[in-house]
Amino acid sequence: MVVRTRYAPSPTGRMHVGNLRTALYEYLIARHVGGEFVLRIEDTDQERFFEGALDIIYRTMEETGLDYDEGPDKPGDCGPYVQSERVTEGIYMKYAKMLVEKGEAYYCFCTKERLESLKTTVAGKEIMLYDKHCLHLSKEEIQANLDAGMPFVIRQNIPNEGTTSFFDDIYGEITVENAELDDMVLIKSDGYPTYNFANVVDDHLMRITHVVRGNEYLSSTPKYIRLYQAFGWEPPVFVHLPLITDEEHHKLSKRSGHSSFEDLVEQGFIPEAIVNYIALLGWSPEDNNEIFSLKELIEKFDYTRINKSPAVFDMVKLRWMNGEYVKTMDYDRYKEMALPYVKQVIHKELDFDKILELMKTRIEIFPDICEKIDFFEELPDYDVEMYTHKKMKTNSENSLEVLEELLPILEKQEDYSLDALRDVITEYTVKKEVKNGVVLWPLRTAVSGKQSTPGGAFEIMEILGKEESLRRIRIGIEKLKNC
RNA sequence: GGCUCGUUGGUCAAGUGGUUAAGACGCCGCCCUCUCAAGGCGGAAUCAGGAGUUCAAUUCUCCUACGAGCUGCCA
Repeated sequence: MVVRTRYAPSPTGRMHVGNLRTALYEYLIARHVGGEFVLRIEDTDQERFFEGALDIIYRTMEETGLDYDEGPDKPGDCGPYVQSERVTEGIYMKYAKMLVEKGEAYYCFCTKERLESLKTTVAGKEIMLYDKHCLHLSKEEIQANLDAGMPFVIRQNIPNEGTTSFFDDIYGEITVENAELDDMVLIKSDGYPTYNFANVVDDHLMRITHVVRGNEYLSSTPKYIRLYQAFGWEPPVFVHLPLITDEEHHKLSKRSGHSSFEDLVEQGFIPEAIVNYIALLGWSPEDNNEIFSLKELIEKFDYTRINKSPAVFDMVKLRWMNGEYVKTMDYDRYKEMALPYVKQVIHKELDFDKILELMKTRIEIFPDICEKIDFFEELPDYDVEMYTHKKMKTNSENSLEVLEELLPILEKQEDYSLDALRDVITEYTVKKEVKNGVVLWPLRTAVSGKQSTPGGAFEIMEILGKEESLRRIRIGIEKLKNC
């Protein structure tokens, strides 16, 4: 039997990294064994739906490379793939009524007020267990209510005795008392199915073999199992995933800012790095590798190695991983992604390629570029103290001496390429019989005005060019003379 | 409150009835070096606690603690 998984997001906003990881694992489980991956839109909550959400889903799937075989925009034989369209076709109501026929579900006409009165507060939390009030309505009463146009919901009928068990491929066997299970709503009063019901019906109809979802559904899965049993359907394999949390070990929230895929991309992260990183949140390969392309993940992904405990989303490690991707990225793509940041701070005519080359091993995310290259644009107003460096054995006296001696040499020098500069300056250093640092520390300080820079004096001078380099050296000489 | 799940360094994690308990990020140090990176080398740091089973428990069982999730006409 062909493995089929599905990603079933609700179009309510940006895609959370938790949801994205679920999508990723669903994709990998299917692809690893040559199975099929389906995208289904669960828009049964009309209140939370918002317009652009669908586009976000399509775009995210596209950018992360999670291609699906069937979905709203990829017709298959299980359509439609949008639940609101399936509502229109009457699919859920039909199955709900089947359950009513079997006595596995029932009409409920309880008002909001009555439901409200069922609520009790325990330990500061409001809880409500439906009392099966409407289960005992007679056929005639139900028909009368229906004829009168009374609003209704359809509830699942779960007995108060016995237990329900299921086997989860990650968490093992789980059993709960039926009495703990509420008679959940299957069809809402607006005629839409609840997530719980639509999920079971669609997973069955779409021949989903592996239901992969977050841990938060683990404790309600017995209700689903009862639904499968009520229909007489074979339940799928369940794969519940450990939660992803923030540093405080709480479920990632939309407010934390770094938690959606789009937010991360906006912050300068590379889609592949994000995918790579989240793949490792809750799963690890057999070997010790950590850098995987999507293709390699498909190859390596053995879902039985998913672990049970929640994982903290660590921005620091994501940044590191992004840096690894930057370092190995081919230059053209790197340039395309990085250049905008260079242009943000540099408005002069400089060799952007040379600057970009310097940055490639020095950044983790693209915005890091900005603060590292500002000195190319303009020489900062630095402190003369910077010329004094104990380890380099430099101070304001010998720095001044070096710069003054170097100035005429550099004025004469026409070729400001890296190698030429190195040759001429090394020649000076050798003749003077001093360490490189004695010459290069003051030089670098003068041309950059910074304590630390990407690249050294040669690289910086090559990029700045003769005129600007000399101008900066003269400024350095002035500073040193006046101290 | 009830139910369900979880607990290996700060974080991601491997692993097993007997191991010096991998590896990665981060941190610290050293090397390289004109600075910063990159790269190389090294270091500190972990089996939540308590009983039990056993010759032996991080590993198996139970209890406790802690954490999380669910307890919606949200998904």
